[in-house]
Amino acid sequence: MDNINELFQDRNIKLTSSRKAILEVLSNSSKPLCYEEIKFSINMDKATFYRNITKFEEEDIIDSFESNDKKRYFEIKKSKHAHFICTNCSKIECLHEDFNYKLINHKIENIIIKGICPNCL
Amino acid sequence: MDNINELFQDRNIKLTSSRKAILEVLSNSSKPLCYEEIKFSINMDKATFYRNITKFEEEDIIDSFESNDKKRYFEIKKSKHAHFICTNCSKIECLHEDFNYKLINHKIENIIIKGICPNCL
DNA sequence: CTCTATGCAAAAACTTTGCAGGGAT
DNA sequence: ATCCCTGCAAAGTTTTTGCATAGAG
Repeated sequence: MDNINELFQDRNIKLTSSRKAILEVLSNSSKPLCYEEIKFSINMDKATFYRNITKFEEEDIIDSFESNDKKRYFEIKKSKHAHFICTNCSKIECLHEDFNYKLINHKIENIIIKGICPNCL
Repeated sequence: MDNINELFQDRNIKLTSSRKAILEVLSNSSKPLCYEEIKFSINMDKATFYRNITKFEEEDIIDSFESNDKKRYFEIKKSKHAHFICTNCSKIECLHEDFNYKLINHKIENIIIKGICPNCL
C-alpha cells in the first residue's frame, strides 16, 4: 500500500491518526498481526482498536481470522490466499499456492488450514 | 461409531459416564456441535466438559475448530473433510469434495473455509 | 457546528484452573 | 487403595459496550 490516504477516499470513513497508524503497521508487515502485536507499535486503546478493525472489515480494507492462540489476526486485504496455522507452535504461514477449490454458489472469503508445520514435524 | 467403548480400549483414558455421554451425542450428530448444543442434551459441568474435550483431542478421538460465533465446535474424528462457515449466518457446512491441497512437509489436520453461503448470497 | 472517533472502565462471552470430594479399576 | 474424574466457584483471555469528551470535515 503506497498511499494509505487513498483507502479513505470514496469511503464512509474518517481519516484519524489511530486509523492511519493501524493501517501503517499492517501494511508494513509481511504477516498477519493481532491486537497485541499492533499495540506494541502504536499507542491506542483497545476499544478504539477493535472499533476501527470492525470498520475496516465493513469497508473491505482488511481481512481477519482466528488463529490457534484464540486471538484474531488482521491483514490488509490483498490477493486471496490461504493461511496455514500450526496447532503446535501457533506459527502462521501465508500460502500462495493455488488450492483448486470450487464451491458453487459460495463466496469464499478466507481459507484456513490447520495442522503441524514442517518445523514441528 | 458403533461401539463407543472401543474408543476407550487401548487408550490412556477412563470410561466415565460423562465421557460416554459426550461421545454419544457427537456420534449421533450429523454436524459439529459446540458446548451449548451438547450441554442441551446432557447434564454436565462445563469444566468437566472442556477437560474431557481436551483429553479427547489429545487421544485423537475428536476434532475441533472455531466457528464464526467465537465458539469451538467438536466432532468425532472421521474421514478428513473441510468445513465451510458462513460469516453472515454462521451456519457450518461439511464439505466432502476433494480440495487438491498438497502441502509438502505439513501435516494437515483441519481445513476451514469462510465466506458467504448460498442462502445468504 | 455536527457527527463520528476516542479513552476509560466495566461487561460480555467462552474457556480454564484450584480445590475438595467422588468414582473407576 | 490409588489415581483420575467431577462439580462448584472463581479467574483468565480476548473482544465489546456505555458514556462523556475530543476531534475531523
